[in-house]
This record gives sequence, C-alpha cells and structure tokens, in this order.
Amino acid sequence: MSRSGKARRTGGGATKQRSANSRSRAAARIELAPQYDPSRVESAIYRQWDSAGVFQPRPRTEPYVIVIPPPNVTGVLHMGHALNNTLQDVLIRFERMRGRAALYLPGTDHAGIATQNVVERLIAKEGKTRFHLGRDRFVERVWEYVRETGQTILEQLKAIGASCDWTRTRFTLDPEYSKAVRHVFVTLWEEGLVYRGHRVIHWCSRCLTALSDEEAEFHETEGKLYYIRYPVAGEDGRYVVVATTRPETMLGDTAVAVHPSDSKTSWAKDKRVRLPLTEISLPLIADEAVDPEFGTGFVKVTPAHDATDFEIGLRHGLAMPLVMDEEGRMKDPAAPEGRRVPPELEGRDRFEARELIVEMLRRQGLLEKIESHRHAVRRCYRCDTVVEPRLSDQWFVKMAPLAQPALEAYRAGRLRFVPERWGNVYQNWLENIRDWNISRQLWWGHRIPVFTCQSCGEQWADRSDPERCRKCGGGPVVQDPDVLDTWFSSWLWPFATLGWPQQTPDLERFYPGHTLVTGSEIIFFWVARMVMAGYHFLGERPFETVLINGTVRDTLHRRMSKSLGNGIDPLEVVRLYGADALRFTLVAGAPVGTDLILDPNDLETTFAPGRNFVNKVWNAGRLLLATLQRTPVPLEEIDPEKLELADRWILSRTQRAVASVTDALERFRLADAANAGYHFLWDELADWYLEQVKPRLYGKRPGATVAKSVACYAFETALRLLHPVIPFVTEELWHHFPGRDSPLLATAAWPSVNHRWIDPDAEDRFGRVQALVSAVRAVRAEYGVHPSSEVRAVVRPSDRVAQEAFRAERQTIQRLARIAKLTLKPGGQPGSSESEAGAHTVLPDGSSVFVALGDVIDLKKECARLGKELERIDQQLEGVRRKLANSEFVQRAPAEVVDRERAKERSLLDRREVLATKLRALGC
RNA sequence: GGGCGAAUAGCUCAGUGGUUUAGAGCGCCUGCCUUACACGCAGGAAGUCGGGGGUUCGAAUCCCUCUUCGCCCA
Repeated sequence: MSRSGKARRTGGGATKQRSANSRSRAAARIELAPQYDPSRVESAIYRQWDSAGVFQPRPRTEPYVIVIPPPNVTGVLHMGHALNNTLQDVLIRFERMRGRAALYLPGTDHAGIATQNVVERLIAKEGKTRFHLGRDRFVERVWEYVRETGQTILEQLKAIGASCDWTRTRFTLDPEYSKAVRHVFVTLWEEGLVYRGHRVIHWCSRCLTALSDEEAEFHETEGKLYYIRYPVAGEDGRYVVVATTRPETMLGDTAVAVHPSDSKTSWAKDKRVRLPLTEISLPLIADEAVDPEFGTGFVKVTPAHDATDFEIGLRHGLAMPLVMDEEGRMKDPAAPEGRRVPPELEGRDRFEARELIVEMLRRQGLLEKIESHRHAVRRCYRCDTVVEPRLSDQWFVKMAPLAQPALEAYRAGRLRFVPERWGNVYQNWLENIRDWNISRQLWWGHRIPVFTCQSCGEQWADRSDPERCRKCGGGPVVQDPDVLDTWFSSWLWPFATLGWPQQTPDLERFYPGHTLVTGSEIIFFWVARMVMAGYHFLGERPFETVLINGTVRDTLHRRMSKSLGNGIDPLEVVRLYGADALRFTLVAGAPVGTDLILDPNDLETTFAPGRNFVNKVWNAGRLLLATLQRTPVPLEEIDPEKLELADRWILSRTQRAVASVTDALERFRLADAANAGYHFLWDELADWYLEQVKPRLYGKRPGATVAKSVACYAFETALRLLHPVIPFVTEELWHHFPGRDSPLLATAAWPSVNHRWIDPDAEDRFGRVQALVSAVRAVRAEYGVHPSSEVRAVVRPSDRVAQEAFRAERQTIQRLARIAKLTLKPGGQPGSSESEAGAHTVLPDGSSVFVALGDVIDLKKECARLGKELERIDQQLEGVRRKLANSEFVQRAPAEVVDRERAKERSLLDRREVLATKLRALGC
C-alpha cells in the first residue's frame, strides 16, 4: 500500500495543475472545484436546513417519529453514537422526503451514577468528597457541570448531519420531565406496585449504591475455589468441608446446608459445626436449593451476603448478620452470640481480608485446598468494581403486571424487532421478569417522593412536597434520601418528552412513535421497560419497530472503548473525510444485525472509500452542471421518439434504482439502500450513461436537449435517493441545479417509480452494447494495445436485436472501445473479413467479435486464449447437458427452470460453434 | 448449565422463497494524466462457500452432527 500510496500522492500536484487548466479552458459556467471539499460547505448547509425549519415536523401530515436514545449528559460523541444517530437520520430523512411529518426528537439523560462519578472525580482533585460539600452543594456542583458541558454531545450530533428538531430538546431532569417521573412513581405506589423490600441486592461499594440486576454485569473470571474445614462440634478432628469463592463472607455464615437427599453428606445430619476463626456454632440444615454436585455437597449459608443464601435463611429462620460496611470493609455486627469478625480483620478491605483469612485458616489447619475456578463475577457497569451482594432495604417495582401487556403486544405482532431474533431476547426476559430495584443511594437524580412522619410514622408517596403529615397533621416530615434509578426516568422517554402527563398537542400528535434504533445491550434496561411504561400509562405501544444496530469494533473485534484506547473520534473523521464519508461508511458497512468493524489505526483505508464515492457524486454533478446553459426541458415534455437507446436504458435503470433503494429503506436494510444508490450512480450513470451522453452534452452531436433532460432527470433522482445517506454533498449539488422543484433537497419529494420508463427491451439491448464494449476492451488490454491507439473491428451480431442495438449505438461502441472503424456483418459466424491477424472473441449472446491487431497479435497466444475459452464453455455445457440428460430433472424441476437450462444450452452451443470456427480459421 | 448467532476471495461482508459462470468494497497485479473525477479510467488474478453425514432431480442456501469463535441469560 505504501508504495502505490506514495506514487499517488506525488502524482497529485500534476493533477491539480491539469485540472486548473481544463477548468479555465472549458470556461465552466459554474465554478466547482475538481475535488469536493466537505469542510467548506457542511456547516453552512446545516445552518440552512436549521433556519429553514427543515427539522421541525411538517404540519397536517402523517407523523413519523424517532426519539433519540438519550446520550449521557456528560458524554462526548463516539462511534457508537455516530452509527446509531446516522441510522436514525437516514430513516428520518427518507420519511421526511416522503412527505411525512418527520420528528427526530433529541435530548440527554442525566445518567445518575455516571454523572455523579464524573463530578466526584473532579472534586477529588481538590481533595474533597461529596460528603465534604454536603448534598445540596454537591448537587449544585453537578448542575454547574451539566450546564457547562451538557450541550456538547448534542452540538456534536450536528456535525454528522443529524436532523433533530432542536426546538424540542429534552433532558431527563427538566422540571416538566421530573414531574412525569414523580407522577409515575406516585401512581405505581397508589396501584400498590411499589414496595419496600428487605433483601439481598447488588451493592457497589465504590459508588455506594444499590444496582439493579441489569446494572451488575457478569464477567467471566479466573478465580479460586477455597475448601474450608468447619469442625464438627464435640467430635475432635472431624469436620465438614465447604467450598467457597468468597472466603471473607464466611464470617457472616449462620448455617451449613446440604441437599436433603444427598447420601454423601447424610452422616452429618443434625450435627452442629463451629465457624472457623470464631466461637460461633452453626446448625446443619437441609435445603433443596443446595447443589449436591458443587464442591463437597456442604454449602455455607451467608444470608446477608448472598441472594440464594438469603432465601435459604428465610426458609429456615436464620439470623442475617452483615459482616461488612457499605464500603466493603470488614465490620463486626456486634451480635449477642459473640464476635464474628476477628479484631485484626476489623476495618480491612474485603479482598485484603480474604487473603488474611485464608492465611489464618491455613495456620490453623482448616484450609483443605485451593482450586482454580472459572466463574462469572458481577461488576458495577459504571465503575467495574466487583459487586457485593448485600442485605438492605430498597424500593422495588412489581413488574409482572407491567410485563403482561408488553409480552402480549410482541406475541400479537404489534411490536417487532429487526433483526427478528432479538425479539426472543425481549420475550425471554419478560417471561422471567423479576422485580425492579429502583432506589439508588446517590444524590444526583430524581429524589424518591416518599415521605415519613416522624410523629406518627405514616409513610406515603406525594406528587408535591408536603409540609406536614397527611394523617396526623404533625411532623416533622422527612423525605427518603435516595434517588431513583436513571432508567426509572428513561423508560418514560417516548412520552414524557412530549409533555405527558399533560395532554399536550405534541403528545396527541406524536405518540405513539414509530421506530426505535438502539443497541442490543439495552433491550432490558430500556426497550422492554419503555414498552411496559407505554402500555401501562398510555395504553399504547411507544413504537412499532425496534431496529437493533450492531456494535462498533476494531479489527481485533474488540468493542471500541476509551479504556482500550481503540476508539475513533467521529469528529476527526468528519474533519478529515467529511460527514458524508463517515455516514456512508457507517451505513454501507453495517448490514442489519452485524457488528461494524473499523480500523482505528488506518483511517485512510476505513473512510477513503466513502470519501471517494462522495467525490464521484460531486464530479458527476460537475460534468452535468458544466454543460447546462439553462434549465433542462422537463422529461415529460420530451418526445419519446427522440430518445436514443442509451436514454431509454438509463431511464429504465433509474426506475429500478428507485424501486430497490425505496424497498431496502422500507425494510430497514439501510446498507442495501446505500449500496444500491452507490452502484446506480457509479456503475450505471457515471460509467456508462454519462460516457455515452458526453458528445451530446458538449453539443458535438445533435440531441443535446434530450440528453440534458434525461441526464438531469437521472442525476437528480440519484441525488434524491442518496440524500438520506449523504445529505451534505447532495444538498450542495442540488443548489446548483437550475430548475429544481424544491429549494432544499432535504424537503424535496422522494422519487417514485414511473412505470412508463421501465423498458426491459432497452435494458436487454444496451446490455449487449455493454458486453461488446467490454469484450473489445478486454482484448485490447490482453494484447497491451495502448489506450490511445484505435483499432478496427468486425462484429457479427447473433440476431436481429443485437444487430439493431449495435447499429443504434455504433458511435458509442466506437468511442468507448476506441474503435476507428466498426464493421457490422450479418450472421453470427465469422467469415473471410476476419482472416487477417487479430483477436477473436464471442459475446454471451453468441455475437462474434474480431479485433484487427496487425503484428501485435501472437498466433500461439491467441490459440491458447480461445482454446481456454472453448474449454470453459465446454465445461459449462457439460453441466447443463448433465442436468438435461437427467430425466428426473426434466420431469420434476419446474418447467421454467428446465426452459432456462435449455436456453442456456442453446446459447452455449452457439458460442461454442463460433469459437470452434475461429479456431479452425486460425489453424490452431 | 441454558439460549441465540456467526464461519463464503488476503480483509470486511452480500448472497432476503433451492436451480446464477458464487458477488461487492478494500487490498493485490497490468496498462493509462481519455478535455467530470488519479479520491480517477480500463482490464485482470484470486474462493474444496469451516469438517462430516443426510434430504432432494438439484444444496453456500434445508436437516443432523462435529469443530472454532462471539453474544445473552443463570
């Protein structure tokens, strides 16, 4: 790569000079640089859209709504956001052009733990903790930070062209939004769906808060399994052996359990054991929850530090002592039965204590063995700290009643996932729904509106802050210190952003919405809960389709992350390659349901293709614009009789492009849509039609009016089709086109298929012309004929259609294949005109081609080449014949398949015959 | 332990109701500053469709099984 890359770069200077010359010579009417420079136009175009009100939904038409997955208010744009928002913007722009009232609603999430962590780190630099500041001053400090930086990520979205309605931007801690959150909490309380739970939850000892099941993520870890001897009471030298991965929790044990029907542990039934390192005596109990296959069959029971053990504890009425403080340091519970935490461990961190305990056990001969053990450890999703299961009091939401309608909606097909398989994940989670721990011991967030009267003990949830007790009228009344889980506000996003619980016009018009685009990792956190909230509070689904986008990864397939340092900054890509190049790369490179692999170490390889395509679009536009003196005649006013074959062909191909891009977008196959637009513009419009039409455009041939009309129609259609993916360059070119029917492409009409122009006959005929040109070019390349030298050719069309096509496009063929003299002779078989030195070939339709090459030709080489070709045809012929000789095939296969095979055989035979004749003529 | 998914050209991926010469982009090779574009044009090489078995007239495609990798849940 480096060599050719360098050569290219050194060649660049000369190129620029040449381009400058040609520009002045052509005296182009419209000054467009030969290379598109996105940095010069993008921000101006964005401002134009914005000030023209393009981003606000049109009045009075059918809405199309996407709510943004609100990024964290402290966040900065990364590739994941870029991908997610580009996909959303493509859909929004598509529907907007289709005339719908497209609303792309932006906003940010207060992100409780994440934001609090950020500010805590900030003040840590000043040597302070949040406790130094106190709750009010700390929260004020977070607000300051948010006011300063909270707009950053939304501003960054503008750089990638996201057409959000900024007049409707929301934040989950906005006063109105907060009212909705509070209303929801109180409503659920009134419905009896909120309850106080005393149970083991996931505790982050760094964030000092409880976490939901979803926030405590599993990580496969290479750990150790410690086998510890618990001496049997009154039987010297006898003990039961329990296995544990967390020896430090043993200090909280209140029993040892076995499975009731496990014979290998039955000898110990009804005995008591001593908890090592203490004088505490533990009962042996039998419980179905014990896995007899784990370790020795004896399991320690620590009800306050393990969820399963907690359940066992409840069943057996065990004590539940906590042996750690909130920060994960060992702390004796000071229970009456005696000391549990040895004095030397008091105040030690749990992991340090683990080491010390193991050492103490070893010294006392109570450590049987240590095995390595692979298992899943839960970690805090925000700070990666190992989560400590911990008994505490939290607020929970009963989820089963909420899950029902969400499940039914999915089963009834009122909610669908793309790709479909994610629906299973959704369904599975809802079917096994567990209650949701919604309280967080944080300061940043929606404070839980539960109030307790200090006088009479009355506890209630309130929509406004009460001054005295609603029951006894006294006080003081204190509010719960905790805040709500962040997701308890984001699950209301599709409607709280529209003003709910007020019956606002926006809510009326834009709920329910349509498409949600997000990553699979938050199907539980967010998607399922939004559906539940939508049905529960408004009685309707929040959206109909959930499009799951892939994950952005590096070339080693690792998720891009700040900590790994393998990220790509989307804004740098915009700066270097332009927003369109970024968008095209993301959209075309992310087929539905696949992860997106990008190379952070080679931006050039990753994004140059997108930039090159954008430049291609630009230059195709330049070519057209340079030849337009005035507004082209509308296609409808062109006399169809005046259309050349190539015109009919591109008009037909344009309809195909419209159909396939539209279809792909409707089916959420955005990559297919991008690629279909790409191939239409580049492979068909630029490579063939514009090349064909040049002489007419430049006025060297008659028919300029028709040519311009057709070319402009095809190109404008391409601009429309490509606009959702590459909005900037298409908009910029649009502005230069005279006679456009809308001042802005962003609000121009999406094209529809015009059946009048679908012309299979023209496609067939022009296809033959293409085959002929390509064949001659191939022969020339094979024999190293210099591109500037012209040759003579004799072509014998295989049938009348080919004959007419070649005749109609004779000049095109001559020009594109660089043929000085093209002779068309009747009949597919080569004759005496081809006896001189030259190269022979045969087209797929059986037309024979002869290119006179004089002394360039090497008879041996020609023989070998044609021989090889004949061999290939024979191979194919053999395959086809085998099929046709098989009576089962002829009988059982659909008639149309058999017919196709027969036709193939005929065509192959024709070509074979031509080749054989040529070989004979050459004397091979 | 349960579930889902992936394995196709050197790389990233299409191939969406079975019959196509298995495609694209990048990369690679050859030639070319052809008056829109060298961020370009033209041509070309490159694949036992992960292994094995089955169904079928016919399998990259459907079924079974194995291997490897990834994700989710417990």
